[in-house]
Amino acid sequence: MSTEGFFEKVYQVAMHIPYGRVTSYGAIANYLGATGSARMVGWAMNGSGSKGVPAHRVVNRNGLLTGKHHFQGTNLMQQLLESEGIEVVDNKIQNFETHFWDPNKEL
DNA sequence: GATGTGACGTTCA
DNA sequence: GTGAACGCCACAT
Repeated sequence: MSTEGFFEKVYQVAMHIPYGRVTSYGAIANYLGATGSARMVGWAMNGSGSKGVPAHRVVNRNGLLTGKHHFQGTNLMQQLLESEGIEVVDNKIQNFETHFWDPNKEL
């Protein structure tokens, strides 16, 4: 527990996101006990690429692909979400609540 | 040891 | 209803 960094927890949760589902930074932060510090969850994603974490399934509370800039700087993030059956328009997830996955609830 | 930063979230004006 | 500012905690320098 304590030996593992906060990032490792974020990676684990993010990797547990089921296919075709998405979650928010705040939801993960809340699951880790860092409620209100959703900023670090996104920051933790800085190393997500090294962990193989599907960061594209993690979006902000509005279902907006805020972090898409950190991928390849293109619509790759949106492309991946659409590939999973998630409707994305203008970097915004449609029916976000329908695709929302809460680690506290389902994990 | 202290300061700055950050892919958010919430609240106030 | 829209816009802006503040607060949060952990990691990096």
